Amino acid sequence: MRGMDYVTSLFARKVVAAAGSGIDAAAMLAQVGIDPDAPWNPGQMIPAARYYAMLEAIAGQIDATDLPIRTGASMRLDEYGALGLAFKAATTLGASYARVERYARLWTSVVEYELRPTTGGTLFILHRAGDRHLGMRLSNEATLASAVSIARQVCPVPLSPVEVLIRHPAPPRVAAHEAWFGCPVRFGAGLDAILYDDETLARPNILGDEGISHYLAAHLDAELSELTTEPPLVTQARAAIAQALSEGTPKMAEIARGLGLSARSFHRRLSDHGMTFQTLTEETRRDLAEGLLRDESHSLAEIAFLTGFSEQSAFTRAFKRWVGTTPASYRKRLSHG
Amino acid sequence: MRGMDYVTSLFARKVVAAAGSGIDAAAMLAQVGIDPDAPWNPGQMIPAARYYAMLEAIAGQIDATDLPIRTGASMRLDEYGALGLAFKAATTLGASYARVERYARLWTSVVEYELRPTTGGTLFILHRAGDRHLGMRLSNEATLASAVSIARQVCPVPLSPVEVLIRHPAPPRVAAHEAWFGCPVRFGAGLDAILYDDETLARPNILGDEGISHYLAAHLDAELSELTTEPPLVTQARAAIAQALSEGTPKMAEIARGLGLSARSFHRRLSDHGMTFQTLTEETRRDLAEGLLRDESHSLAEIAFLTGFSEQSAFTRAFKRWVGTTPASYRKRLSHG
DNA sequence: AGCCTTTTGACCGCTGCGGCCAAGGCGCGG
DNA sequence: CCGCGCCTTGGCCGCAGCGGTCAAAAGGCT
Repeated sequence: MRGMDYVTSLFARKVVAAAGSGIDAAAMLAQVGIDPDAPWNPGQMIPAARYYAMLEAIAGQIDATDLPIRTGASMRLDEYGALGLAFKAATTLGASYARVERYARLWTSVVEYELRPTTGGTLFILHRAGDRHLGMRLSNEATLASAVSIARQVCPVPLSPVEVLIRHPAPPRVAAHEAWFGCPVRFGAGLDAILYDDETLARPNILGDEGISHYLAAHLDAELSELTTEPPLVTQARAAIAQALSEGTPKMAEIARGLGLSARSFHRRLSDHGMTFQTLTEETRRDLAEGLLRDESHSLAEIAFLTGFSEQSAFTRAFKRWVGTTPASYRKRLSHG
Repeated sequence: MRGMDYVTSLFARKVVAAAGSGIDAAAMLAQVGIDPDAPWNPGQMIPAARYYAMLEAIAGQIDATDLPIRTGASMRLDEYGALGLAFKAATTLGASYARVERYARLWTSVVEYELRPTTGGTLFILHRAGDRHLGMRLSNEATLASAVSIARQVCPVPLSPVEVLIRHPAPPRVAAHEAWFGCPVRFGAGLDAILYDDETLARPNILGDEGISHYLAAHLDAELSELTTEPPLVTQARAAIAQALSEGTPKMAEIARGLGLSARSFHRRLSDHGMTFQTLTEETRRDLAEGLLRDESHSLAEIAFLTGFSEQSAFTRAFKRWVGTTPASYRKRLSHG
């Protein structure tokens, strides 16, 4: 998933639910690769382009003006995994948003968030590159609404921003937007952002706790560090190894050649990063296995094959050591949240 | 630290602080291997026998009757690391104690805890093997007091047990015990335990949260699974490798022979566990490095040597990849909590 | 252009990994 | 007791990774 334009399937499911009975829900979910009858898989990612297309298809069937607001309103912190927990446990609302600013990149490369002090308070800015066609417009509105929705879940008193700024032109009606946000919503602004006054951001969260917050941040920092310190060459090698694993364990020389290096030079580069090719191969196998287990269309035998194990039993044993449970058990746990 | 009789240095520091000015604090801490002038190292473990001896030495200098109570009263949940966080985030007090029952073994092999339903409520039992000489008696009282102390930190209302049971005979005075626990304290009982009524154990904790609790439990479960599913042979191999690393990377055949196996059979055993010798060696190196970094008497150069790296720079690179920060930075972070 | 430093790539000894096969040990049934 | 089947063990070996060595190539600076 790294480096590719994916978003979490959570938004797709929520949008379809918020759209109500005016659309064919099953067809919409199938359009983005979600099995409508399967239990929800929290880790499933879907291509961003397909998500935008689905939003546009929904807008073609029903009046979607208020859809982003209803979608955002339905978001729950516990549906955001570790980031949601970190948001909840942060000591103040401002610290919560700082968590999003720092760690959202662990989940998606499509958007980035920024906290920016300004006159009258602090802006929580949503950066999303690309053309502002209808799908992305709806998606941006939903994202801003969800950012306020989760804030309301950690705040001990009713909460509204000072103002919401949206870059694209206004839809036909904005009454629902302003009613829900509880503040003016300015379309055609220079950026997509929520403006909070600093008193609001300094308010302690209901479940804020320094110890838990620190623990969660340490774990997220470790993941982030891996993402940001890894040389591009190593990342490319991971992708090449993952691609080659279905044909058995790739040889270092093959991977090196694919990257334009001799085996010895490739070896040196890995060593500079404190790593060996065998370790890289094993990590890649593990990551690939965990990812494939989230995608329920692959059988366990198929995953063993795709991860380059000559026997399913060897895959089971390795996976059990990595994660602590068997692949089947792990998948069962994923399905039931 | 695995499999050896160690306890956390936290208790030693707290006992010395609770003992007040009647003892030579620096000498007592030095007796168990704690540098009195260094910042506190939360991960430092000390031999249990030494801890008991220190308690007895303190009792030889001051009246230690109330010392366990004062020690227990000073314990803070945030000083218990991940277990303290899990205790705090559990949804009820009973679930908090269930966390201790399940995960305490990750920290020490000296004691075990058990929740046992009985008439009038549920017993939280402390199991500690060995002779009940004075050091252990004081330690048991302090442990029970701390178990109540941390419960009082998650409970929204004042909390007392129904009764406290202690196996060893009563000290000269028990008034401070009963005043502090807020219930009868029965010495000479059949076991060491706290009796709570079930209504108390069902009470929601102040910061109880299902999502956070589940996340913390999952992480602790992964650690526990590693501890409980690892074959003894693999554990022994780890110890042998750690021992041999200061002489450079040990060869598989040497380690195998030390365990009474041929290299091929040893290799098979590892494979049955889903592991290779190289992976085992690397994990051992990492564990050893992290442990040695907690012990401030070793320089970074020395740790690189003890973990079998031919150059400190190679150690730094590998450590950075493992943990996300340099060894020096990691140590600095440990010192400042 | 010359010089110095760094990087590259070929080579190679050592060791781990895993397949293969024969020998030995154990348990069970006749 | 003996024969048979199954499982474990250990030796052997081909392949590939790991890391040291050295000469050649590349890059940077004056």
